[in-house]
Amino acid sequence: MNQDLVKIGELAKRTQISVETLRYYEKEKLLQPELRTGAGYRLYSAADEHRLNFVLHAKKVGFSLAQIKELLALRLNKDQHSCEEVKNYTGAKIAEVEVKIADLQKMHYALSNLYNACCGGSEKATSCAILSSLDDETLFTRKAK
Amino acid sequence: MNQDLVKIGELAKRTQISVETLRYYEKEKLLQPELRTGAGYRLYSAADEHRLNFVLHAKKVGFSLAQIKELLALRLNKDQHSCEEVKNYTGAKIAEVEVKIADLQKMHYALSNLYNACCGGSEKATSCAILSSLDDETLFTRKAK
DNA sequence: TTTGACCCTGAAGTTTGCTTTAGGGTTTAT
DNA sequence: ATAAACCCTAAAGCAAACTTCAGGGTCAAA
Repeated sequence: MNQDLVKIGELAKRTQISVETLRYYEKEKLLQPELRTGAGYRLYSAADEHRLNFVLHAKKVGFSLAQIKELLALRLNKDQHSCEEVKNYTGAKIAEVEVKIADLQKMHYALSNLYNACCGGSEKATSCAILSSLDDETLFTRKAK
Repeated sequence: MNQDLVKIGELAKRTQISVETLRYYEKEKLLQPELRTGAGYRLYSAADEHRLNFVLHAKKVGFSLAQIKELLALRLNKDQHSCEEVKNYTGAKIAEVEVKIADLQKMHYALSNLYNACCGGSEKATSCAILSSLDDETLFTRKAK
């Protein structure tokens, strides 16, 4: 009957987050459920679930809920005022994402160095720290922006 | 004389964070200054600055201070007990970093779509939202882990 | 028809990561 | 030798992102 709407407990189980967090996200206007039953139960659609997944992934890579809300609001629409505004904001976010990717790649490199230097067993380990593998390459050196 | 030690204000200026945050990181054992002057002034070395940059970058990509402390503690050392432990932890962190990178690449793709769909001027914008560019590809769909 | 597994709201509490406040010492230029 | 620009500690305060609590409704199965 109801195409594929799920109650809050089911969505929570699917996305591995708590029911309380879902209600909190609603209060914070990050995720409004598609509709409510007569009794007031929240019903979420597949689109709601996609939106939630976007939120969770964005959060994992360091965006705040406020930033995520802005990202979710991003839409080109002739009815909405400035296409130019959207283009500027999007361009800035793309740059931000690129910096994050570069940082993660450096961290990946450093961790791989450490991983490979390790015998895996319990003897003869080369003494090595994550920071020395970083320092060697002068990675993560912040130039005044 | 003192090779290249700097006081807290100078390090703060270089790394664009506040003096108070630096003192807070010390209290949290994320960054102990190389030494102190007779008067108790903190003096930071170049290695301290590298360590700090690592902290700041890791923070930017979504690691908590507690996780960063663990990462900084990572070192292979024959004196320390389990090389195997380090290898396991490092392997897990590498996987985590790879997931973050993949997430960011999807976000980059979505933002680029939005950016390109935009005329940049003030008319004729194709109606488009960040979520639709994501949904189209069914990106960010969380499979129960 | 009642019991157990769900769902609701509103408000208070918690943790993390800082920032601010209060009250001082130290250094350096004038 | 004094004022401006720095530095110190300890403790309180704050915003973000949840979590817990208190007190109730709803619904399907036994």
